[in-house]
Amino acid sequence: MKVMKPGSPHSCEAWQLMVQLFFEQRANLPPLAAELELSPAQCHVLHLIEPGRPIPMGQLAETLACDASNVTGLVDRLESRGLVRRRPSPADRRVKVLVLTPTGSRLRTLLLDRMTTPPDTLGRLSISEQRALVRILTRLLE
Amino acid sequence: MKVMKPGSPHSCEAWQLMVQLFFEQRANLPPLAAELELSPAQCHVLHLIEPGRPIPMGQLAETLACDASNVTGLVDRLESRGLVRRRPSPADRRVKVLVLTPTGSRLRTLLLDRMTTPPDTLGRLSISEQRALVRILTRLLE
DNA sequence: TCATGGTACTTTATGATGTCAACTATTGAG
DNA sequence: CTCAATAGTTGACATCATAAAGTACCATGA
Repeated sequence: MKVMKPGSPHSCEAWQLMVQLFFEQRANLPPLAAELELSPAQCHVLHLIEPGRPIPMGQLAETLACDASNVTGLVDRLESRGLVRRRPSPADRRVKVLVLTPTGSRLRTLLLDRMTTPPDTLGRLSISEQRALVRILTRLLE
Repeated sequence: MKVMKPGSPHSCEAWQLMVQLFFEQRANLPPLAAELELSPAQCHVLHLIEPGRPIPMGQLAETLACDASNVTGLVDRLESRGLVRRRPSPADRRVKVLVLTPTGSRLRTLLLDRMTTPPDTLGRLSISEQRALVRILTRLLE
C-alpha cells in the first residue's frame, strides 16, 4: 500500500531540489574550510558563536545535534588555536560560555565572507526572482 | 579599502539565507542517518550511487571532494554491510565501479524518502510560491 | 541544614572520517 | 619496450563523534 508524503506535490519537489543543493554544498565546504586551516565542524562552530553573544557549551551541543563530549574536544582545539575562550557563567558555575577572541572574530568574518559569496548560477536569476527567493527563504527560516 | 562582493545585493542576501539553511540541515542529518544505522558520510555516498548507474570510485572521490583513500574506507564499510559491491570495469582494469546491492537500493530509497520529506515551514508557503521556488532551485542546479 | 537527584561539562575508550605519503597494478604515449 | 601517469589500496596519524563513567554544581524538599 502506498503511503502519501505530507505536503503538496510542489513542496515535495521543492524539497528534493533543496536536498540536492545541500549535498552539493556539503561537498564544497571541506576545500573552503581548508583554505582557512579549519575543519567543516570547526566552521560550523565558528558560525554559531556570534561576536559579543556568548553561548553555553550545552546549547552548542544541542544546536549541532551532537554529544556534549564532542563539543569539549572541538572547543579544546579552537581554544588551543586562540580562536575561542571558555568563560565561567556568573549565573551558574556549572556552565561555561564561549566567546570569540579578536582573532577568532576576524577569522569568522573571513569565513562567512567566503561562504556567502553566491555561486554564478544565482547571478543568472532575474532581480525579481532573486527578491522572490529572499522572501521565500526568509519564511522557510521562520 | 572596501572590496565589493560579486553579484547583486539581492543575490548576496539570498545566498546568506541559503547558507543559514545549509547549516540547519547539516545539524539534522546525523539523527536522520542514525535511524538507518548510517553515518552522514555514508548517506552522501549512498545518495550518489544511483541504482543501475555504476560509478567509478575515483569519480566518487571527486564529487565528495575528498581523498581517494577515504573512499576506500567508506566503501569497505558499506560493502561489509552488503549495501554496495565493487565491480571491475571492463574498459579499464585499474578502475572499480560501485553498484548498489538490492539491500543497498532499498536502503537508499528509504533514505531519500526521509530526507526529502519537506519541513513544516515549506507547507506554509502558498502554492504559487512553492512553484516559484521549484523553478528557481531548478535553475540554481542548472 | 543537608541529603538527594538532576544538570553541565570532562575524561576515557573506541570506532569512523579524513589526509598524506608510499605502494601495486594497469594504462597509454613515445 | 620503457616510462610517466592514473586508479585504487595501505599504513600512519589527526580529527570527529559516541557512549559510559566521573566531577562539580544546582535545586528541591525533608
